[in-house]
Amino acid sequence: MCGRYATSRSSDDLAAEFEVDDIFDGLPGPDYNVAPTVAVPAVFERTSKDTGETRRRLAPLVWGLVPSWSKSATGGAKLINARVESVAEKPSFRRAFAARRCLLPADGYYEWYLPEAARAASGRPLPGLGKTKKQPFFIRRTDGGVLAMAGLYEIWRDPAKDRDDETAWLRTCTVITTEATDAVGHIHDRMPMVIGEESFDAWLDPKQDDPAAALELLSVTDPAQLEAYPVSTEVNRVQNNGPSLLLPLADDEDDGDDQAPLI
DNA sequence: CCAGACGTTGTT
DNA sequence: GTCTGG
DNA sequence: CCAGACGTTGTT
DNA sequence: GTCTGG
Repeated sequence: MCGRYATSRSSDDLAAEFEVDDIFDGLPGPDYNVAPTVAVPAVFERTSKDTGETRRRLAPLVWGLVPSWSKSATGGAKLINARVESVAEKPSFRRAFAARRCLLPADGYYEWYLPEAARAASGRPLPGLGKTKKQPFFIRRTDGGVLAMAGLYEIWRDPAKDRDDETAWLRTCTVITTEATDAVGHIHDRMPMVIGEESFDAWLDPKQDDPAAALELLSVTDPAQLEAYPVSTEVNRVQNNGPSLLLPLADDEDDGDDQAPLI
């Protein structure tokens, strides 16, 4: 799945990478420990009612989708993932899937695994965490490129506030997950759905509102080439942040190789 | 008809 | 909002 | 996803 | 154990 990730690229870099037309206010700075409920940079398109022009935005969305019909904004924090197998039918997601698709740029994401399985997966000893404390891993593209995670967004209005009050509108998002490929399937059976550059336009086009076509696009998408390596449990606390969270965990055994092997 | 749900993940 | 269950 | 909290009483 | 907050 995807319950924590890193997104550290600058707004300018992301705008160039995703060929964005407009950069919005309120974008968060580099975040190496993105947790549900925080604002993340997102790429999506909106069509002007007046001119009919579609423009691509880089704008903040809050992670944890709140459907438009929700009675309150709290509780949406649970909807951080949507399964690709059912996203077109589930009441919480189908409307967004048809009309409000987005891309969530990430450096990579974190995955926690029980120590025994983590040792088996990484094929090496790992620091003693006991039997129950999980070992975090960071998973990224093997080519070091931006991970364009497929997402959906919703706009929820606080009924207690006026329509022209900007704070009345809450824009939230969720990450679509799919079956993990072999490379990272050892770590976890789910992973985020990743969109290739060649499919950005079709995925983001809000005029393309046929769910079957969006599903077809995902089914022909090549699975991303990913690699995973263990990192420090520092990432467990959402208060901890910074590039050091991405550092490969040093090998427990002193065999002269202090770079952790990738798996 | 009204009431109530509407999601994902983990898994000793 | 829209569907399912009673 | 993990960390941290987890409560009651009064009541025009 | 289960929910909320980040």
